[in-house]
Amino acid sequence: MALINKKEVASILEEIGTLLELKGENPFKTRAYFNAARTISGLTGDLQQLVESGEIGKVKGIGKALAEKITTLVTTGELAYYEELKAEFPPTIFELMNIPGLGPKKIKKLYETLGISSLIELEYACNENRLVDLEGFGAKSQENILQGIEARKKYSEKFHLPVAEHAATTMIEHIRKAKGIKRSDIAGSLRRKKEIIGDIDILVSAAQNDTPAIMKKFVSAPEVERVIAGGKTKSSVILKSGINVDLRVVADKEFPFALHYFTGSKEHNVRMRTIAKDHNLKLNEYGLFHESNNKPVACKDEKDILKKLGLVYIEPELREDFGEIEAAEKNNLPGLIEEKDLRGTFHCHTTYSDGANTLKEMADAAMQRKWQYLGIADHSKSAQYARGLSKADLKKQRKEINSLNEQFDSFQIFHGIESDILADGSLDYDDKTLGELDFVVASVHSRFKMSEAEMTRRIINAIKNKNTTILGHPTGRLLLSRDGYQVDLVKIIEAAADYGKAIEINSHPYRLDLDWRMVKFAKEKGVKIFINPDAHNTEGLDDVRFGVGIARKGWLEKEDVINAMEVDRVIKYLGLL
DNA sequence: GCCGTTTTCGGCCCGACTGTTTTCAGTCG
Repeated sequence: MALINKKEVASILEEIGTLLELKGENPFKTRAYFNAARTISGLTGDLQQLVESGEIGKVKGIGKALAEKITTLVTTGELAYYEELKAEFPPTIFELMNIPGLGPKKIKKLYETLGISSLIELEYACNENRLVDLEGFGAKSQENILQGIEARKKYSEKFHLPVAEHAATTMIEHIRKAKGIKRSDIAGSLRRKKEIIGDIDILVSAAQNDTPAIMKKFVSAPEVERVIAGGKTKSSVILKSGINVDLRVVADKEFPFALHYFTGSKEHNVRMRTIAKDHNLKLNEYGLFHESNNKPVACKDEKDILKKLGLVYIEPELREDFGEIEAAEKNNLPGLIEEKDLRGTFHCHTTYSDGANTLKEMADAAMQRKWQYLGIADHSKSAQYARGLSKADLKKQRKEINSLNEQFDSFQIFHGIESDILADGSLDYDDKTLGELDFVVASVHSRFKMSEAEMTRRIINAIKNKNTTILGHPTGRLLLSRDGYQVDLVKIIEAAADYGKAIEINSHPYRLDLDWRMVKFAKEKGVKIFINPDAHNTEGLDDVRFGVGIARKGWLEKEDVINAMEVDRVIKYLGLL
């Protein structure tokens, strides 16, 4: 049996889509491949099984041709069609897709007329002035391409949430000083609380004659490094931090439509427009119109728009075409958890291991946040790099926690550990030691390079351990720098469901692990979730808000999250009564 | 390429901006 997973199939389908674009194929055909790639990577079922049973052809968006290709890929690990397509272009040509302003048509032109197929070659050609006389190009586009290459060298194209959030709030506060702004909001992936952010979309409503001054305010903000586009309704800049920010100014009556449109996701919007068409309406960023006579349907906010389309309101975090539209049609959407629902949090570090603040300081910070409890889980003895705790340290820490708990009126510290999952899946203390703790977070911190099968077995072993309460950061990924270890998350989640164990959403903005796509699957399997900050200092406690965003993207309600429970219920859940 | 209780053929979301053009193609979201 060939070993090819969903991720690999999806990436091949996506590559085929790009190659077809380069060839100038029918755009709807290329879109079919991109859609299929998305569908496959979002599947929670076993791909091998779907292929073997032939069910793959019944998945929406996968017809006869794609089903055959996917089947070939999964069973043989190869696909002649893909190999033939790949052979038509040098592999480095994909680099060019990342330069702003260059799309498939222009790349094709560059390749066929100038033989350019890599970033190096492109940069060289620009410096030789060879794009100036090329049909469809010119001095200006050559200059823009050069700047695009520079920007790529200088910046990675995506940003962690705190960086994007800071840039967005700074910018929107700056713009709000302009005269005549009626409504303003951040849209795009930041509003949807995506785990990483590509660019920032800001939306403003104002009267037409106030617009030029607002645009001017925007492009002259102190953080702006370069203005990319400056139109009447849309401007685009790059900040010194490298983040791209777009500003749209619309009339106030258009604001809800524009907010909906620019919040996306793209896939969600495509579905919404199709639904509008089903109602003989046309939806765009300016309004909702009757197809027959172009008359507008007035809507005061987003909720109103959705109502007109026969849907209940869909929270921005859910707008990923991940089942939210079907659920909205049936009025079956979850009542999403909010940050204010949290009653405490777990998985926090102190000066006992590699944290910066003492037990007392962490507890005080938790109380300041009006929480009822805090779960301390310092590193375990195997984590020597992080001053992991010996059994004696654990005893000492227990004593201090008991003494602090006696002083508190209505606050409680839970004593736990973040115990390393060793290579064979065992935890790094004996059962007696672990059994005396209030809770155990089991995490992988070493031996990342195991095969998927081995790693999956290892983690399931840890889940089976009677002392394990929570599986910590299930994939170990570091966003924008390190992929997670190879692991079959579907099997992990099913094991957690079978053994009644919880999984954390590690809320550190570099982790956000469990991924929201899998959070939804975990919920469907009945697995309980902890929203944990993995805090190494008192400010780190605030990271739970990123975790709440991910929880919301994963359709979680208050009842799904243990640390949204009152302290009595948590005590019962942890079996401490 | 996919899809269909109006359809197995003819649709497939829609508009702004740029840079090239001299009325528009390509890119982007």
